[in-house]
Amino acid sequence: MEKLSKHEEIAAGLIKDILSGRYRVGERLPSERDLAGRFDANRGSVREAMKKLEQIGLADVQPGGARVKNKEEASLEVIGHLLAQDHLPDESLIDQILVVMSGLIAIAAFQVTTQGSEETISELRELVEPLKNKKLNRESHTVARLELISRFVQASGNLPLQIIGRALFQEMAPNLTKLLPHVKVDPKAYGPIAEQLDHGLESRNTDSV
Amino acid sequence: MEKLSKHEEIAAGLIKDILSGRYRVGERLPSERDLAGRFDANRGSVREAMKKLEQIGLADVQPGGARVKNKEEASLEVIGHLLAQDHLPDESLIDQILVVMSGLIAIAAFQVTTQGSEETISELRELVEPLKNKKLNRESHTVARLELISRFVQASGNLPLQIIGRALFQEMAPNLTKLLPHVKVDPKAYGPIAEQLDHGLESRNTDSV
DNA sequence: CAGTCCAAATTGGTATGACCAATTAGGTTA
DNA sequence: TAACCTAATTGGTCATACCAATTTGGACTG
Repeated sequence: MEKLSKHEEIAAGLIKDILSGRYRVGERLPSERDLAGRFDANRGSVREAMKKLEQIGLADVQPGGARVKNKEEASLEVIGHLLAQDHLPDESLIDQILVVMSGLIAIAAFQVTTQGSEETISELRELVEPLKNKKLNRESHTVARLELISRFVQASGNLPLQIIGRALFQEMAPNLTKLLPHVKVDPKAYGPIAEQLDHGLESRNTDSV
Repeated sequence: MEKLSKHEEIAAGLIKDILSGRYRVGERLPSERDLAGRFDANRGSVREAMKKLEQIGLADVQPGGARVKNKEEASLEVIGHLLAQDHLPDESLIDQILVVMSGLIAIAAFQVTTQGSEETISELRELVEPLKNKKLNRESHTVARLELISRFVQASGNLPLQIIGRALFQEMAPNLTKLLPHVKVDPKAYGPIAEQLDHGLESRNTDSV
């Protein structure tokens, strides 16, 4: 664990408290002066932490006080913090992430097959190759598949997609172990899919991809 | 235009400069003390602005100096700032956004049809109804479709999806006028699609949705 | 007793000025 | 020329103060 600067430490503490439900939505957070005392820090540092909370979208800070907002109004960064919690507030969260991931690769695949250069296509096909191997264990197979998805997204040339994909991966990366048990893909059954993907890329057939 | 607080003003200025290419990727930004002088502000205020830049992902600030990062490593919020620029750096950006949006509704539709309650389904079907009307003009038809997408995403119960959708809509909202000309959907041809969507929801047929 | 209104306390926003630690830059030396 | 060391620069934190907006609580009014 790398050393956290003061304001990062404060922000982390507040985020944890909020996501664990210690403060309810709409409720007022302690004042900056209170928090400064509680965290044994200067008010300026607390302010920087609050700035981060506001930017993440977890709090709405204005003269009179800072109020907790809905998770739905936050940014993707909350996903990472939620995953980092000891106790997942919503057990289906991981499945939700996986659904979104599969959707993202669908978009990326569409963009790549319709607009990708020959070069990127052949690069991606190389990544598909190892996935045809049915003897990979679940973990390495999943990791390889995630890597493939990531490359697809980056190769899509679609900035919003790249940003979203990058953010999601960044949030998931530190919590891969929690995520693996939810993956239901069977490496053995994936062979034909990889074949189809490979051929689809070769012939630029959007449907089969 | 609402009044901006000092740090918001500074952040807006810096973001504009960065996205317009005034500072190249990897280049060092002026020091906080310099910026304080340039914007006639206190260093604390500049610091809060830098905190925002860092959070958006446009800059990497550490002792020694703050450096500009790649747009691809930023957060979705840059999309809004890019759209707000007078001169779009990438003309295809809007089309990219639309592609992602269509992908999002596909995911949302999947989640809703497989896990949505009867109540949410019937609510959504009510929103589909007006889209069957072929006589709507392009603008109102597009707005209605966006509203439908938004509702689908919110009804999906998928937190990451809700966050992404919400963020995208938020960034697009102030720039709808720039976006409309890129929409290629013909209201006349959309009738059958709306019908299919309606029936698909009724019978919970994922494919037709 | 309920509702309104006003003043005081609270809270965020900004400003000065200062010191530390990490990084960078420049000159020095091998 | 390259390695090295020192001094200047820069971000990180702190203490303090004042202003403006909001909130709060009690007095006043119906």
